[in-house]
Amino acid sequence: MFQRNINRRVTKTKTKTVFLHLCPPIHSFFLSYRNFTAQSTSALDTAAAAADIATLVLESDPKSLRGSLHGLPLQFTPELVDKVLKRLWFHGPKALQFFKHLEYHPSYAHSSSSFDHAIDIAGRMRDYKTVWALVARMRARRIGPSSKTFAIIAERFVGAGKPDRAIRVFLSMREHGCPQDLHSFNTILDILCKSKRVEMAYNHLFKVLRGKFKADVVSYNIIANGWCLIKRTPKALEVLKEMVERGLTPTITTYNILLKGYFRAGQIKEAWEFFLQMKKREVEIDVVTYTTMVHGFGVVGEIKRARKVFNEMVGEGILPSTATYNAMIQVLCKKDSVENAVLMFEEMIKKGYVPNLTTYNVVIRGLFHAGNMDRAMEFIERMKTDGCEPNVQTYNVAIRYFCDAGDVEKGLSMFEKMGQGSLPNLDTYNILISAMFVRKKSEDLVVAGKLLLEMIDRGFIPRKFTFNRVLNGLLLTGNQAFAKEILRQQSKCGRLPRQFKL
DNA sequence: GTAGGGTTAG
Repeated sequence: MFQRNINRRVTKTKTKTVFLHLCPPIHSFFLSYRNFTAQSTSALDTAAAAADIATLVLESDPKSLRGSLHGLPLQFTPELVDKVLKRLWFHGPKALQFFKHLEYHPSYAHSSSSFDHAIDIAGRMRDYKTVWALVARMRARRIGPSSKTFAIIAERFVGAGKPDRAIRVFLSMREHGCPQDLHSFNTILDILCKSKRVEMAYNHLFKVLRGKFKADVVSYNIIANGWCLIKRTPKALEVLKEMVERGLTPTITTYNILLKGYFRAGQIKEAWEFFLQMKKREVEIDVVTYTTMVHGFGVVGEIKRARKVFNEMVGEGILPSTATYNAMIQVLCKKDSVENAVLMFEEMIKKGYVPNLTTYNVVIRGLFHAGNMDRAMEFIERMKTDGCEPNVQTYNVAIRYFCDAGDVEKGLSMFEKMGQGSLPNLDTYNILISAMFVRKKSEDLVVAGKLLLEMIDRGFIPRKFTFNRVLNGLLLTGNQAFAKEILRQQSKCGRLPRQFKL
C-alpha cells in the first residue's frame, strides 16, 4: 500500500536514465535500474521500500529532504533503515544526511545497529568528528556504544593506516561506558593481525594485557596466525610453544594455522612433515587440513600430490567440502588445464555438491584466462540459471579480460550490466579507466574522465597516478575544460600534485 | 565482529 505512495513521490522528480559515456552529467547508473513493481512478501517489501527511499534521498533537494522523509506514509523500522544505509554505502554524505534527518523523526528512534552502520560510513569517509559525535549520541540514548561499535571504529582506523589510534580506541572503551572482556580483546588483536600488524598487537597489547584478560586458545591462535600472515612461521611456532607452557592445549585450528603458514612461506617440505606429524599424533585431522594441503600443493604446481591428498581424504572418512573442490579446481586452472578443471566441476555436480559463487568465479576466470571468452560467458549465464548471481569479482574478471583482449566495447557493456548485488568497486574503476588508454581515442579519454568523477562520487579515492594519467590524456586531446574540472576534484581529494595550484 | 581452508593481475 505505502509502496505506491513512495513511488508516486519519487517518480515526480525527473529520472535520468544514463549510460555514462553518452550524456553528462554523471549520474549513478543504478538509478536506471529502479524497480517499481509491487512485491508480495514482506522481506521483498522492505528491500523495495529501501531502494525507493535511497533513490528519494539521492534525488531530493537537501533542504526539502527532511520534510519528504517525515512525510512518508510508512513506519520506519531498524531493518528498513539499515537497508537504506547499505544502499547509500557509496554515497556517504547522503547516507549520513538521511540518518540525521531520521533522528528528528516524530515517531521513530534509531536502533543501535543503525548507529553502527552510520559510524562505519563516517569512519570510511575518515570523518572522525562525526564518528565520535555519533558514539556520544548512542550513549546519551543508552543504546550503546557496544563492543561491536568499537570493533568497527578500530577497523576503520586500521584501514586508514592508523593502527595506534585503533589501539587507543580499544583502551578507551570503558571511558565511553563500554566494558571490555576477552571477546573484545581478541577482536582488537585479530583486527591488528589481519592487517599485518602482529608486531604491534603482540608487543603493545597481547604482552601487556594477556594476564588481565586471561588470554585463551583463541587469543594465541590469532597471534600465531598473525605471524603466519607475514610469513614468519618460526615466530608462530614460538607462540605455540608459549601457549603449551601456559597450560593451554592447541586445537586443530592451531595446527591448521601453522600448516597454512608453512605453505604461505613457501616451506613445502616443512608443511608436508608437519602434516605427517599431525597424522601421527592424536590430532583429529579435518576437512580444513586437507583443503589446505590440496591448495598448498597445487599452487606450487604439485598437481599429482594435490590429487593424491584429495583422493586420500575420502579413504580417511573425511568428505571434501565445496571449498576443497574450489581449491582443486583453481589449481587445475592455474597449473594444469581448464579442461581438467571443468571436468572436476562436472564431477562435483555429479556427486551432488552445489557450486557456490567462488566455484563459478574460479572456473570463469580460468576460461577467460585460457582465451575461451565464449565458454566463460556461457558459464556466467549458467550460474544465473542456477540461481547464483554474478558478483563484482565475476564482472571485474570479464571486464579485465575483454579489455585486455582489445574489446573495450564488450568491457564497457559488461560494466553497464552491473547492478544491485554487484556494484562496481575500486578495482572495477581502475580496470576500466586503464582500458580507456589502449585505443588512444579522444572519446575514450572523456569516458575515463567521467568514470573518474563517478568513482569519486561513490566515495572511492583514485590514486594520484590515476588522476595524473587522466589529466594528461585530456590535456593532450584538447579537453582543457574537462581537465580543469578533474583538477578541481583532485584538489578536493587531497591528491593534488605539488606543481599544481588552483 | 573471538581463531583455521576455497575468488584478486603475468
